Amino acid sequence: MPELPEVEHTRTKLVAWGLEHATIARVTTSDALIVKPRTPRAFVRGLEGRKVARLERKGKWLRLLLDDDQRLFIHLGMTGWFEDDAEERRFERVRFTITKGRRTKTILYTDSRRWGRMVLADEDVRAWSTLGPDPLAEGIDEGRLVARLAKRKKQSIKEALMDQSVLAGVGNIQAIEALWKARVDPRSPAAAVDASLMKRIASGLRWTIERTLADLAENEMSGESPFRIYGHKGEPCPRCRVTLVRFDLGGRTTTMCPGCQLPAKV
DNA sequence: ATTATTGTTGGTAG
DNA sequence: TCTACCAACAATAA
Repeated sequence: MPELPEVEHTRTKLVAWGLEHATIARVTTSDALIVKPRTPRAFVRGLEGRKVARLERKGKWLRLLLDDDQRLFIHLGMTGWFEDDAEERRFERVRFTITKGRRTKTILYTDSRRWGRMVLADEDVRAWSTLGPDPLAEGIDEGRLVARLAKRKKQSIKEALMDQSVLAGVGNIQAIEALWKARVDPRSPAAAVDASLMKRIASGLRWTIERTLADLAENEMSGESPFRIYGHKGEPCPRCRVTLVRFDLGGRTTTMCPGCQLPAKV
């Protein structure tokens, strides 16, 4: 379930389970797609016995710094999820046993669709080092963003927000919710968004990220959808009551309110 | 059977 | 190097 808020929530969970400063005693996997090195045995061998020095997040990626200077990069793909001390799960792909002093804990990774990745490397992978600023950790510099998007005359503002090198961690849902909050038509050309509009979008992003995070802390995915318009096509806009519509934009389904989300003009 | 899915990457072309 | 576009990846749930 991974956009920035879900991944941040995952990091919080992993920290709460004591992964930081713990020793990875045992790793079990047979999944040669998710794991890299592709040979599960090599992956396991590289991890077992290592101590986790630090657990970081940037955008939708997690980075574990290990005591031998290797790094484990984790991306949850579309359906990746961590649980602790759980029984064998239907879509279980990787299982870690960690120890800290006398305490032992099991952390398992499930991923039905198998788009998640766990990459063990001795330096930063491209996907990590090309990430733009993280809106939650580093804040949003509206002026820099406007300048960055000035040449994107064909690309929509929504696609631009989802470009991980522009902002790290914004995905389909957070982009939809933020643009609704900012009252901006997601199809507006990125280059047409000026500083004052970008301010509204930035505050929309902060708003949806904080809300989603708070909902995760409270409900851990159960309960009803915390989203205001994502997944609500055909229902009235919570703000202006006009019926919400859904369409394809750059290959991703997009929900918007045709009543109160206005196009940015060049 | 059909449709939709909260993501990234690698290729091509300009 | 940057922008733009597209197909591919895998496997489910409704």
